[in-house]
Amino acid sequence: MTNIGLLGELTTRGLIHDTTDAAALEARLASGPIGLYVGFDPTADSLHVGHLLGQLTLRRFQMSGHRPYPLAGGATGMVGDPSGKSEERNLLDAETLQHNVDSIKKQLANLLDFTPGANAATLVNNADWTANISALEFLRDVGKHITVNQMMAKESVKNRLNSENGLSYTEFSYMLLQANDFRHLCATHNVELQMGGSDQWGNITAGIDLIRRTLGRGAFGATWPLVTRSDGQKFGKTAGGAVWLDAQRTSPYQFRQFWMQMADADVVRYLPQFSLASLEEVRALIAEHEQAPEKRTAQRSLAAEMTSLVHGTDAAHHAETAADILFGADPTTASIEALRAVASEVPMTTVSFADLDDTYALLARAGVVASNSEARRTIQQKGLKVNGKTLEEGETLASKGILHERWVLVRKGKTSYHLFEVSA
RNA sequence: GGGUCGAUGCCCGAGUGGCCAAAGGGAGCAGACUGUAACUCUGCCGGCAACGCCUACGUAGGUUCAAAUCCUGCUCGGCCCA
Repeated sequence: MTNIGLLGELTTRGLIHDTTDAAALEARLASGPIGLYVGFDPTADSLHVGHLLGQLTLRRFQMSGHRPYPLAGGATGMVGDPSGKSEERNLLDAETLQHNVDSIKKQLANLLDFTPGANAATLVNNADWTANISALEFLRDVGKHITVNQMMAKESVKNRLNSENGLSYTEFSYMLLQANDFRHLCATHNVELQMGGSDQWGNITAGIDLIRRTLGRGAFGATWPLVTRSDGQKFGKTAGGAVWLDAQRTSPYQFRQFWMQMADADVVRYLPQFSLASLEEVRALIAEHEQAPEKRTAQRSLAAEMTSLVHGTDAAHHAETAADILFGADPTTASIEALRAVASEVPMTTVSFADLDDTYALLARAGVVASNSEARRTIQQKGLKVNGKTLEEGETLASKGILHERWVLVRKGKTSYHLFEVSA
């Protein structure tokens, strides 16, 4: 690993799309610890799997002895990055933004080591150094050093100028704010490298230019490629929406399922990109996967690792136990402990014995289906299993028995589960 | 401000007085196949106390036995003129 260097390893893993002077960056990384930052804008109160690559990249650098600076965009989030957006964004109000920043900070803290030491991670918020700058100061200190020509050259700006949607001055200025962040972190924390997704390239190089012009020193930038899916869909989106890192929004079980159900063609690309395991281990897993893709070894391994990282090993273990029961064994023979694990991972509704008689209404109320009509349809199509047995029309949810005198396990289709807990 | 064209179900998009809960496609759901996959095939895909009823074609009215379809006002959007 050391023989190809960190940058070489990242390249091999498919994590490098572009870098400024690769040889110089490699030399700098080899010569000693470096400070680097990755920004996360608080557009929602949780990060999603799309943000995971940035967090993991910081983690990789930290594991190699470098100093990571995850940045929450309390200031830039107020403006909105036009990169990759086809139209003007709606601005968030101040309270929402603050709430989002607070929530995201916790998630950013999850994957990195903050215990004091030579390469402890430092969480920063660009609102801290941006909120109180006056417009005039900003124009003199930042605006003066970046030409509009340069800003116009940016791909996302060009696209928006040519579209009917236009581009507001606010979003146009985003690049300046991000450039200023890089300069600030460089000046105050000696951060020399900024990384981001490939759509961040223009913003990153703007920062490097600003640093050279105002601080008289060099800095580095690197981007990772856009994570794509083999079927052309957007990464991180499932039928149910985005896959969030927040357990309230996406349960650890669902999170694990996201990785488990990944396409073969994708998992061999994602494994080196996401897994923190060594390249040797990753290669071995891929080889095994290609021998017998039906075993889902690669998916299983990646799912276990990502779920542990984001939700902790206990939650990951529970999610796995639950999945084993749901997808494997006959639920009627499952132990109380096993069902408890299922109960903690699958959506659950508490009901009375009487409720169980009104099948359609109960399924609709619990959100298993959208309406009574859909419940009826699903059952007619033999799409509903109760405790592992197909429910026929006219049968009640209680007709297949109550597991351990407590639970009724409902399965719609192949992968959607719901547990009813019967209270006496 | 004037003119003109448009607004249809989750999305795109036909329909231009009765045969319209509304063609077709996409998405989604279920079944067969399978590897908790892909592909393919089949069915479903507004709601309900369901061979019927109710709600729906931007919005509020009107004409008619009958309107998504015709008329009027309004709202929003495209284009053209000022």
